[in-house]
Amino acid sequence: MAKSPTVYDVAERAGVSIATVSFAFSQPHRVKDSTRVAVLDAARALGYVPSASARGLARGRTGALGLFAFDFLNLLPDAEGMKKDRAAAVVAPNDDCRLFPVWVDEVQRGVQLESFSRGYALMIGGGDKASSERAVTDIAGRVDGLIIFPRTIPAEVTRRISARIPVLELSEPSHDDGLHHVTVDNASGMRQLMEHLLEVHGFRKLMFVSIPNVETEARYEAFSAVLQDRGLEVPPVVESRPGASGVTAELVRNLLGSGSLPDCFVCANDDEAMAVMETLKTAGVSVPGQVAVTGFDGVVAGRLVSPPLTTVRQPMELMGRTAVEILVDAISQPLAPLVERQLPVQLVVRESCGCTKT
Amino acid sequence: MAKSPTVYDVAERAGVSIATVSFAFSQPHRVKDSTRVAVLDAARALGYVPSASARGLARGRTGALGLFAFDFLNLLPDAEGMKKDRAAAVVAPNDDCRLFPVWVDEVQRGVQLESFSRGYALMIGGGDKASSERAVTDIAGRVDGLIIFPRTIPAEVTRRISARIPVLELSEPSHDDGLHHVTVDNASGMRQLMEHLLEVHGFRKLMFVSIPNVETEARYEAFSAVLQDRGLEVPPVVESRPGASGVTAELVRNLLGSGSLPDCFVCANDDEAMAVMETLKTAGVSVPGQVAVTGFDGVVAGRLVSPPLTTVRQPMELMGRTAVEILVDAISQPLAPLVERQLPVQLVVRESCGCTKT
DNA sequence: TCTCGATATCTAAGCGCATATATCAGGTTT
DNA sequence: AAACCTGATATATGCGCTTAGATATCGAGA
Repeated sequence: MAKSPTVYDVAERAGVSIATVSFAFSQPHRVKDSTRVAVLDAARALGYVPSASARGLARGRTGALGLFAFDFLNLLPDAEGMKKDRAAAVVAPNDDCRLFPVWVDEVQRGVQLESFSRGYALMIGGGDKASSERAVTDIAGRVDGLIIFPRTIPAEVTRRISARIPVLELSEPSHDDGLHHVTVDNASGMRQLMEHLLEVHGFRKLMFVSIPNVETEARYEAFSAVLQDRGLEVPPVVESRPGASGVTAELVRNLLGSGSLPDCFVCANDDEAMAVMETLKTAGVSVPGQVAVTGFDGVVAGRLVSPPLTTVRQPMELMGRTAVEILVDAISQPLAPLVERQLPVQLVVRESCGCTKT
Repeated sequence: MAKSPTVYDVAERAGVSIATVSFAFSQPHRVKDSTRVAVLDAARALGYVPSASARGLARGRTGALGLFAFDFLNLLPDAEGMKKDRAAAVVAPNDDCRLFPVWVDEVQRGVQLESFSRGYALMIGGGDKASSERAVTDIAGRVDGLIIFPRTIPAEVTRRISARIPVLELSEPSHDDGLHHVTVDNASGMRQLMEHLLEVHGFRKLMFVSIPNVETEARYEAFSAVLQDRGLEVPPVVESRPGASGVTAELVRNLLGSGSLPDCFVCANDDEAMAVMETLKTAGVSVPGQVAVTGFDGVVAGRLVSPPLTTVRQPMELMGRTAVEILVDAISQPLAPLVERQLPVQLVVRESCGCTKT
C-alpha cells in the first residue's frame, strides 16, 4: 500500500500538466489522440486509480446513490423469532441465512439494479436504532440522493438531509415532509381483496389484524369503506406487533378461547398473516377450512407456506427501480417539485382464503 | 437544494474557527463543553451535513468498504433461464423477483451486516461485462478496501487496485496475485460427500459434472483422489456451463440415449445439480430411484426442490463477514502480509442421494 | 512579578481533482 | 504583414475538510 499515484504522478510521467490528465479521462475529445494515449499509458503503468473523494469534492457530486437499510436486515427486535417461525413453517430451520427475500430485500434488489444500469454506485448504510442518526447522516454526506425505508428516520433528520440532497421515502407522504415518495395503491389492493372475500366466499365476519402505521392505516380505511358500503359492521383493528409473533399468537388464542373466530383474518401484511396461520395450525384450527387468512405485500415466503397465502402483491423491485429513477431526475433538476408516485398492486389469490388450486 | 452549509457556515454561526467545528465532531474531548454544544447547535440549526468527499480527501480514508457485484445479480448470460428453471422446480414462476437467495446474495448479506457493525458503510458497485473495468475502478476509488467475487475481474485490474487499497477475492488464491482470500475447504467437503456416497450407498459409478474453474477443480481433485484411493476408475469431468441448463440437459439426454447412466451425478455446484435433476425428471428418470444427484454450495433452493438436494454447504454469510474482518485489519495495518483464510464446509445429507428423511 | 505548563482555540497548509482562464503555436484572413 | 482565429495545453484556484503547529489564555509555582 505504497502511497498511491495521483494525477500529478501521471502528469509527470506523461510529460503533461495535470489538467491534461484530467481531460484525458473525463473529456477525451479535448485532448489530442497522441497525448491521450500517452496519458492513459502512464496511468496504466503507474496503477493510477482516480480518487472518488477528490473527484466528488471538486465536482460537487459523488456519482453515488444511498440506501439506508437501518436494522431491517436482522437487527429487528424479534428478528430471530421471525426467522424461526418462517423457517419452521416451510422447511427445517436454517442456521445462518435468511431463507427467503423479504420486503426490503426485494426493494433493495430493484434499487441496486437500477442504480447500476444508470451508472450510479450504490452506498448502503445501516446501523441499529441507537446510532441511526449518525449513520444516516454519514451516508447522506456520501451520496447525491438517498432512499430510506418507511418510518426508519425521524422527520427532523430527513428534513435536514433533504436540504442538501433529494431524499425519497418508500411510504405515503406525510404532510409537507420535503421528501419524494414512492407508494403503492393500498386502497385499491384492499378493495380488490375484500370484494373477493365478500363476493366469492361470502364472508361476513372479518377481522383486521395489524400494527397501526401509515401504510396499514390506508389498508384499514379501505377495509372499513368496503364493509360500510355494504352495510356490514366495521370491527376495530386488532392490534398486533410486527414480528412479535408471541403477541399475535396470544391474540389468536384469546379469540379461540372465547369461541368468536371470524370468517377470515384480514392481516395488514404477510408476516402477520403467517404468524396467525402458524398459531391456528398449532391450535388445531384448519385454514382455510374453519377460518380463512389473508395477507398483504406478497413476499416469497407467503407462496411457500401451507396453505399458500392469498395476498396483495406489491411490485417491490419496481418500487426500488422507480425510486432510483425519481432521484436521478431530481438530481439533474434540483428545482423540480417533489414527486410522489403511486404504483399498482395485484391481488394474488392462492389457497388461504379458501380458493383451491386450479 | 440551496447550497448546503459547510464548516465555514457553522463556524461563523457558532463564532469559532473551522478547526473547532471539525474538532467538535471528530475529537470532542479537545473542545470545551460549552463550545461543543454551541457548535452542535449551530450545525443543527443550519442543517449541516459533513461532506464525505471532503472528509475522505483530507483524511486519506473514506470509511467505506466496497463490494463489486458484477453482473451476478440478474445480468448473467442465462439468468432468465436459471430463474425459470428454479422457479419451475418449486413453485409457479415469479414475475419480478428472485425467489431464493443465491450464493452471492448470502455472501453479500454477511458483508453488509459485518460492515455495518464495524462502522463501515458499504459501497456496492456493479456493471455488465463490457463496463466492468471502469465500474470496478470507479468503486475502488471510493473505498478503503474492496471485496470481489471469484473470476469477475481480470488479474491485471485487481493488481492495479491492490496497489492502492487491500483487495479480497472470495476464491482460492492464484499464485502471487496480491490479493487477500477467503476460501472454503472444498477438498474436505468433497471427501466427506464421496465417503457418504461410496460407503453408505455403495455407489461405484460416479460422474462429475462441472464447468471447470479454480473452485471446481479443487472439488474434482478431491473427487478423483477418493476414487483412486479405493482403486476405482476416475472418470473425466463432464463439462457443463453455469446456468446453461440447455447444455446440461443435452448432456444428460445423451447419456440416457446411450443407456450409460452412472449411479450418481456428482455436480460441482447446486445449480448444475438442479438442472440435472430437472432434466432427469423431464425424461422420466427417477431421482434418487434410478440415479442419485448431489450438489455443492448449499443454496436455499436446493432444500426446496424435490427431492431435496444432498450437498455440501458453504458458510456463505460467514464468508462475507470474514472478508470484511480481514479487510478491516488490512486497512489498519497496511504492512501486514496478505491473508488467506479457509473456512470449513458441512456435508448436508438430504434425499437426492438416496437417503430418506429421518 | 515573571516564567512555565496546560488547555483551548486558531492559522494555515494541504488532500487530489475539475475547470475557468490564460498561454501558445500554427494557420487564416484581410 | 498585422490582426485574428482555433485547437491544444498549462496555470491557478477552489471544492470542504483534517490536522500539525502557532497562538492565546489562565493559573500555579518560583
